[in-house]
Amino acid sequence: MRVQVHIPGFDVGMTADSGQCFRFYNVDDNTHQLYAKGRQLTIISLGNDQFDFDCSKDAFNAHWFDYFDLARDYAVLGAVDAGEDSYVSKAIRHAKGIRVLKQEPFETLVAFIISQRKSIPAIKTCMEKLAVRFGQLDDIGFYSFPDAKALAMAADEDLAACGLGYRTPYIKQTAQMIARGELDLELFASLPDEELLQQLMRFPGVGKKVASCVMLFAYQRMDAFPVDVWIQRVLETHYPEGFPYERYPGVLGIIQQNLFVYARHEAGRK
DNA sequence: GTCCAGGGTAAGC
DNA sequence: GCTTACCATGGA
Repeated sequence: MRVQVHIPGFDVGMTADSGQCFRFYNVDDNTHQLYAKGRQLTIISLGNDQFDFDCSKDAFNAHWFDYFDLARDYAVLGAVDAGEDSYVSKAIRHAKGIRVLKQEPFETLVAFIISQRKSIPAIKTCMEKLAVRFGQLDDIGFYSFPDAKALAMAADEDLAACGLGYRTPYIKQTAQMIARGELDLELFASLPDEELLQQLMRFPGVGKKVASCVMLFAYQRMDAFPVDVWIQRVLETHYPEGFPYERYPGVLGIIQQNLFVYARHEAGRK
């Protein structure tokens, strides 16, 4: 089954490669494969903002509409008044086409606990190894990402074999807290931003940066502004007097993502 | 071989 | 409150 969708300005490849998700692959220039929400999706970019999703209309409405944040008009970014803020303007222009995904909270939490002091390719390797070792294999040969129970009862050596290094106990304990019902990621969705931040930081290995990434990439908190080494560099180099956060309410997180991709692009890292 | 990666923690002030 | 040493691994 296939669904053809019109998504203005959407760039699948740039989104897949933007460092917010880690099981979204380039097959060729116009074909991308995504593994998320316990299923596989192939997207073909047809040109003229048309996209072919290999799923049913029901599946599209139930899963992928929200996942790709399709209710939001990203054209508003082009109309953002950046004033004298030329670096943000350039970042928005360059990273046009990226959408901020609404990913699964548990998978996103695990991914960004792993992300500390790791490169994006290394994170992808870890996530794939976790899926193959602890996920469920479906009839078309694809592994889902494991749930909290599966990781909670995993042996430390099996987790470590996925390349987690010193983060192994972070992942194990986080999975156990969730499997036990000590903290409920579903309930987190109703919390206001500041409270959500505090709750996420109760997990071991989660500080402000990782929590901000989970807020932005799983809970659609568009004012979250994760500061990693790249954003830190941008702030030091281009905003020595301070970043004008108040100028971008409601789209701050999207702008952060654009800055991240643009800064890496400028440095020759795609 | 060297350097760095979407940082967090605990110990020390 | 604020610095600092240390953390395990893989990709470039």
